[in-house]
Amino acid sequence: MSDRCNFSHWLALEGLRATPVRLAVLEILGEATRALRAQEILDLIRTRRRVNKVTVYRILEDFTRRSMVRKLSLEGRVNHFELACEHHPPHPHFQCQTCREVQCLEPVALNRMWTELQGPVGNRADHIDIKVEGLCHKCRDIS
Amino acid sequence: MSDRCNFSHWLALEGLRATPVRLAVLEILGEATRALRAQEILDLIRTRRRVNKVTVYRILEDFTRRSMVRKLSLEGRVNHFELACEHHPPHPHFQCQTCREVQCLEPVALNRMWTELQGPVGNRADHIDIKVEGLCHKCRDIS
DNA sequence: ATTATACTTGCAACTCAGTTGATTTTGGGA
DNA sequence: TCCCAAAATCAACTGAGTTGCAAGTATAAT
Ligand SMILES: [Mn+2]
Ligand SMILES: [Mn+2]
Ligand SMILES: [Zn+2]
Ligand SMILES: [Zn+2]
Repeated sequence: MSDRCNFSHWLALEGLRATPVRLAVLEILGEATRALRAQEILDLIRTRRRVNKVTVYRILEDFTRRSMVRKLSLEGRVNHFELACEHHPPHPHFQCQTCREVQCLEPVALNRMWTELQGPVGNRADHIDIKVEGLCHKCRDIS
Repeated sequence: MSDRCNFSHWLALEGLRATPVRLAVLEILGEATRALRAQEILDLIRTRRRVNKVTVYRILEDFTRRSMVRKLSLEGRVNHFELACEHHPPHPHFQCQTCREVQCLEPVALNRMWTELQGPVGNRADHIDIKVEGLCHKCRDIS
């Protein structure tokens, strides 16, 4: 992830300038151990520099279109974002129904599920999203 | 689903009055062949009677808390709802990335994946949500 | 070096699904 | 019939995300 990815180089490959805000977004996502909401990313950037929320939303949208980050629709109306570099392959997520925290799980072999999950003949499946809901170990200890 | 479920009886079991709006929500979801957005449910009820959107949102929220319907966070900021009666077991969904239409897929055996999907030791997994994204057969024919 | 151009950021106003609190209506029981 | 809790309504609000446009900044052209 962050140690192994050269973000400036990655942006150049995508034909994007390595601006401070873009680099900050990638660095924050690279250091994160879980998917972050746009507001969290915004808050983290603002510990370093002044930035408008629209800029961050536009950068995240742009990165998502380019498949540089994945946008996760885990619940309700708030999206989560995570790095989609080569060192961060797609994986399932766990969300605690009590504290709403999101954990990244290990990638699992999905090939065997692929064909039976296409649905009606003619559908082309591009991506499988798996979300597990339950009670995380921390909340379990409390109750 | 709708033919086999007695909605008035179901509401009574939950200690809820069988009001026209509640029955309309259940009937509409029972007749639907895909998960519906709150706005779609609202529009369908309004072909029959006058109703306020808050009523529908509160009914859907209540039904979700009682596990009478499932709320799906398929994308962005709009939730989808589907009946969670005994004849409508949990199942994966397919969403077309072009037309955004949602299809319900057949339930698949998940027991095998259950344990490896719990994540860190101590987590308790209650539910697995699977969403497949891709291009539906209708959009595929067009392009 | 200066200008032109495209890219990037900022600002304000907006959208819209969903929520809140207060008020009014309804319907089954005393 | 009257009462009261449950249910529905209304207006106003929330907040994540979006839009249009102006202003700033880096890169390319002259
Ligand atoms: Mn993740
Ligand atoms: Mn479904
Ligand atoms: Zn938790
Ligand atoms: Zn389609």
